[in-house]
Amino acid sequence: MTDNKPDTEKVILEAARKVFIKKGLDGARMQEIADEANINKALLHYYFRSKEKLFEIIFSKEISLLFSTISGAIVSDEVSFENKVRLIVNGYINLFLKNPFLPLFILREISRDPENIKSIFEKSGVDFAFIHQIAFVKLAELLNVDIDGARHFIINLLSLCIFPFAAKPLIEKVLFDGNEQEYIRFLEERRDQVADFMIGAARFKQNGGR
Amino acid sequence: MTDNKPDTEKVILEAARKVFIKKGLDGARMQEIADEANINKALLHYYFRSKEKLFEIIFSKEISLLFSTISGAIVSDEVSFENKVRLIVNGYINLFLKNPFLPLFILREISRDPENIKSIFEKSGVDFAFIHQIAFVKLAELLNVDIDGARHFIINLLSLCIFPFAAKPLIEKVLFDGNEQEYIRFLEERRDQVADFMIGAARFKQNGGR
DNA sequence: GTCTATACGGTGATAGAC
DNA sequence: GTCTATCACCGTATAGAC
Repeated sequence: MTDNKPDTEKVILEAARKVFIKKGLDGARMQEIADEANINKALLHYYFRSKEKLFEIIFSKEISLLFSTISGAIVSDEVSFENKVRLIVNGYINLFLKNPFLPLFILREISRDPENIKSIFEKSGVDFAFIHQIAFVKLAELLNVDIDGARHFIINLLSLCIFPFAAKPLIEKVLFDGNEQEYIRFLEERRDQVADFMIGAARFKQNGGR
Repeated sequence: MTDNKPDTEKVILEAARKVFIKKGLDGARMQEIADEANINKALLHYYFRSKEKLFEIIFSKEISLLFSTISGAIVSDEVSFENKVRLIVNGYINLFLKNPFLPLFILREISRDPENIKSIFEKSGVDFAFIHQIAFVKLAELLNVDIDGARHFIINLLSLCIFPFAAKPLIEKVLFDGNEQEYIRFLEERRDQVADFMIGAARFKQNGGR
């Protein structure tokens, strides 16, 4: 009763997610996904016509996951600016601690086919206009800076959360002598580090610098 | 006389660099490299036995380029801490403005084969022990922080320089409405932005925060 | 729905003429 | 050194039995 009803479709989707996120569209093999799901290649095509179709389902889901984290936090009223920042940072770092390959996956695949961003976003239910106009303008107001200032802020915030995971193998090797546990410990500690850093920078700016 | 002596080997290397950096090892096609170099596939194999051999040459060269930028700046005496930071930030952002696909290329390929980092580094002439011990300890001294503090600092610095290029297509679309010129203008302005940001943060820390 | 067997196209690599 | 032609393999996708 515990291992019953395997629900092939879900098993395939989980296997595909795992393989695609780690290897990307180009690097992934249908055979590997089939093995991961303990089925054969033919079944993959039975459920999801083609490799690309399967990929798009995974990709748009993950995109949607990423954007809900940030837009939800920015818009939520009744939350102080400081706590918004902590919400976003914690949300992302927690998410990436669970899915270390996710950041690079998104960056890699968007770069592979940049033209498709808009259509992928629509498929994921991410509201483009909303992000660009509502959430973003709101951020600028909160920070009391111009549009470029808000851009710098959000890019800085994302950089500090995402890059340490996108470069995980490199940083782990160079700065942590290959010790993964040490790096994970460091990344957990980093949640507060980054939030403090960004909040401090915002205050610094609002006080006119220096 | 101006277009003479094409020097096939160099032409191939330039073409391979262009294609590999944009598409990665998995995404690149030997045919595409041949087309880019205006020769045929057979000649690629004549000069460089295999796709992987050709790739490794390109990859290790780019790795070496990246590390020389940072380690050179950190070690150079007679340069104030503040100017070291500006050297690094300017070095990287200038490099990436010229090679926008370079950051993602490095991240992607290291993630594809993390075990190879050490051997690639040796091939590139990057001195591993040097980075880890000399340059890094020196940084901690300069900042007057512990080892984790130095790690955060260097990771923050790299994040702010590298991520905006690794995520270029996404940021360009979402925050700049697809206008590449606007984003490039923003990135040029960002050289001082990032340097000021990091220097400010270091001072803030040294003054005990708050 | 799930399997095995196979078709089909593309890609890295080689053979051999010039 | 450079080319054309071709091989050998691998990966996606389909056919067809059960």
